[in-house]
Amino acid sequence: MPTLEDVAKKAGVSTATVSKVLSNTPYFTEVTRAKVMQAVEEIGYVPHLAGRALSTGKTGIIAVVFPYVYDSLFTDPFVVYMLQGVEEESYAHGYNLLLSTPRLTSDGPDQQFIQLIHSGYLDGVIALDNVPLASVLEPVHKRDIACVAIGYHPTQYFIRSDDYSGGFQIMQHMLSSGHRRIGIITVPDATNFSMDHRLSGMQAAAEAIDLDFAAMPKVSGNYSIEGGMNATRVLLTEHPDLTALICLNDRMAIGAVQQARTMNRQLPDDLSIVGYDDIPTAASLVPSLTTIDQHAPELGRAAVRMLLQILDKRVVKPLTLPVHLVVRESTSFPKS
Amino acid sequence: MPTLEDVAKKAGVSTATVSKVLSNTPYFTEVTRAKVMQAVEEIGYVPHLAGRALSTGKTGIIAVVFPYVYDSLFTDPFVVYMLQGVEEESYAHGYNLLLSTPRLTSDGPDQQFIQLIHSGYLDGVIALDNVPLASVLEPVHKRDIACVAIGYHPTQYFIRSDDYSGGFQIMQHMLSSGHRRIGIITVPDATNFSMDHRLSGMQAAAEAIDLDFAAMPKVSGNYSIEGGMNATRVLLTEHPDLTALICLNDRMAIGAVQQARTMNRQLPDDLSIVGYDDIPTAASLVPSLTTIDQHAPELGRAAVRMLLQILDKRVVKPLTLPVHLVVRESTSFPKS
DNA sequence: CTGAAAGCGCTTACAG
DNA sequence: CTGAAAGCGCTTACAG
Repeated sequence: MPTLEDVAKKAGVSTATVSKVLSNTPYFTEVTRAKVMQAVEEIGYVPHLAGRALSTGKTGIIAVVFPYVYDSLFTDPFVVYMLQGVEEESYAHGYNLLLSTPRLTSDGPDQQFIQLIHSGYLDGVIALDNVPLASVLEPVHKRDIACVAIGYHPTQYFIRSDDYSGGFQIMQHMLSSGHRRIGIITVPDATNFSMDHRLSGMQAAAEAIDLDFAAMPKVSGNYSIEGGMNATRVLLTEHPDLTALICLNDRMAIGAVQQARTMNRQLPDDLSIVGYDDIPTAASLVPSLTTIDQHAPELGRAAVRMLLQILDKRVVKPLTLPVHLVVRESTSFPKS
Repeated sequence: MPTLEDVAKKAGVSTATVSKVLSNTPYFTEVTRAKVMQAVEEIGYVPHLAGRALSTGKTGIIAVVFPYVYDSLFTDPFVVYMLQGVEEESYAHGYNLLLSTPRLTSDGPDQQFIQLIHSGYLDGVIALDNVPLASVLEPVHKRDIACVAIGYHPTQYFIRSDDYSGGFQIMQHMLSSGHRRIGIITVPDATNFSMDHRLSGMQAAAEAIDLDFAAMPKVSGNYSIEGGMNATRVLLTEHPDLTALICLNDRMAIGAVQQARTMNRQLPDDLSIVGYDDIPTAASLVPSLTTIDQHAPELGRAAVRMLLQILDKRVVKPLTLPVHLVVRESTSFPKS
């Protein structure tokens, strides 16, 4: 593998000159520049990043940190969708992406992650940090690495989705369509902060018209399609008069749609179902799913942009991104 | 950030000694070892990887390369599922994972990818290399980086899934169930080698009982759920007497199930539908999907194991992993 | 059993 | 406008 020195020899200049020409410093003769560039070309020189990293302290690597607790990265289309945004924006700025999936315990992330953070490999970190269990940020802050969290753990720089508003909008949509007997498919308590905010938003919308939110039947669907099916079976069995089901994510809503059909409900006439996230599948479900669009890729992109600004020493403010209700075929006025 | 030298000073030994103690070289007094370890502990020393990389040439980073052509990584649950296996096995061996998604053209991968390959950052590469357009491997081989391809491009080390057998099994399953009027939902020609092998397997199974494979109606579903819906509409409209639909992947099968229901077919009584991949959703679909289990995570894990063996200078042979038919509720004997 | 020193490939004040 | 030299943090023959 050719080095700077090889290029320097070939071009008949010093390594310092090559280095500076390559980093586009001004003050060089056209002649020198040309000589260097030609040598680079002929030799097929590409800078050795470890060498550069050692002298500059910059690696050009961003780590995306997705704690492994609930298999979120690989199981949740929403997370993958967000990762897509992270990838796009990093790629556009020439950064490489390291995928880190620390195993989380109540003591914090595992040793391997700690090592990575301290290794000097990373210019910055983008962390999904919504799990109450433990924050992935503690070691990151300790080492003082530039970091943007997507989530609710308290930290200086973060991107959040307006979960409260999303919850509010979706409940309001149901209520204004005339639904009053509404079941809610939730997640296990204290597993994800954003879910709590969605519930608060729903509660506010219900109470705005003096409805007792606490009285609405709720069953945990544990995030998954199967969980959504089970929760729906329970809800519709115990409360056959429900006219609407609100699910805290799209996957559970997909399960709800399937289960409701199995129980011979006409959708949306007998039962309206809404999800949350607007994962790609939501639109191609039959009936297509009314849901909250969190703009997952944009969350990822915004996080990268914020991180780059921090690395640039620019002034940065945390961001809460708006969400939008997407009305599709799975909801209507109650017919019964 | 503390360095080797800080540790050496604190322990009252040379940096060479610290380095060797840390890399577990024998021939050290218990006393020395203890002194060093204590200093490491107290200071909270973690090796700087760029420094180590520069002197050893090893970085501890593996790149997973998923060409971006058809958005495969982020759109295809099968690919994510495989990535999960790659991650597990890399993590287990202490390697970090770099996610590289080169943009592919017929000229080859983009410049940024080439740079990465030449950067000295990577100990090895695992590449998804099934796209006929161009191989991602050419620059990798040029730079002589250890590499395992998951796919059909010709290369020394590869992992393949036995697509031929999968195609054979699935067709045989349909035929032995008594189906003869079978429609096939394919993908656009020449977009993925493994699909060609599945089709060959199907053809062989059909011809084994003297059925004319070429005569079976085929429509491209373009990989997606929506594509599967459209293809199904076309097939069932033009050939209302079909009793079975074979889909080249699960996503299209999911679309097929939805569309068939929309067209008032009872599943599986009026129509049997099979997919391919056994993505996580396949089992929780209603009706649950008969499909070919490719053991996606195991493909990923096997690729990492093979890569580590290559890095270890061990003798390695390419591998074709078996697949298994998973019979679920979406198929039965033809009732009509 | 331990250490001095060179070297991995780059960049960056500093001097000229 | 260009170059000599030090230094980034580690490892590894080599010597003792």
